[in-house]
Amino acid sequence: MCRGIASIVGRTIQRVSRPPCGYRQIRIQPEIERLNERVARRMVSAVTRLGKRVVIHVGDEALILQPKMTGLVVLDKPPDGEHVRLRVDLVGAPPIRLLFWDRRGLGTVELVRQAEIQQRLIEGRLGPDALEITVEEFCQRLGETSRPIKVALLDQKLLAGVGNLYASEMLHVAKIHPATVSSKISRRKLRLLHIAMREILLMAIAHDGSTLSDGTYRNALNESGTYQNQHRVYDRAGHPCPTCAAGRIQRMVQAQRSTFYCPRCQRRA
DNA sequence: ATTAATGTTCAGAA
DNA sequence: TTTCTGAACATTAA
Repeated sequence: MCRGIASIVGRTIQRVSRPPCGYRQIRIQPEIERLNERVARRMVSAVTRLGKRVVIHVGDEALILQPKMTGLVVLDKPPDGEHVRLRVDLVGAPPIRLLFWDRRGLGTVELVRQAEIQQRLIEGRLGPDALEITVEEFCQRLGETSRPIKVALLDQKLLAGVGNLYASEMLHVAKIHPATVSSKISRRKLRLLHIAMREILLMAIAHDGSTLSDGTYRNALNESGTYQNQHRVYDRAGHPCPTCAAGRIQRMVQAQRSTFYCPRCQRRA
């Protein structure tokens, strides 16, 4: 998403608005009028990412978009006009329009002072980013929880950026059973998992993400991702394991969310 | 036609 | 303290 909207950097915001939409409004802080006062006529200096959040830097403020399950940050072309939750018009030729589209409406938008990002977001809420964290810190943090490894990976306070789909994928690459108690996993296996995590996330990003059966995910140009064609286990219950061919992919539920794995090559520690 | 499931996060309970 | 549960919402697959 960040890559797709990179062209707004250097542009000046004309105004932000909340288009009429037949659904309940998403949470936006501060309220839209106040938000508009604070960002209108200011320039976007950068677009960065904080775990799964998209951060748009404008002046000494940061507009933080949290897409959650079905949110998208796109330019001009939303999947449909019914679920556009926030519109950011940018000055220039041609004019560009940044849209926060969210079908379920679980996403949120908040504006915080640049200086407050550290304390408001990171401390106590977000761990190190999954693509920044060192092997040492990765092993250290996962070594300290007794939760199942799959559940721990989804805890954004431990590390930020791993979601449900990719957690299953990386555990399969590293050949770790999703229910294994995190602290009981060997140092060697955790190092393998760190590599698998980077591999999976970087590949998924390179392929523009995964558009699942509901067709929600789109890139900034309203095109489907292609990483779903590379899935090893996610949503593939019953299929043969891509690694060992003999095992069948199984689905189970952990922390009320689906986990997929191969019982044959992901043995418990 | 119901029900369960969904690339998520958070408050509040256990 | 850490971990678990349910809720927020709209849509689709079973």
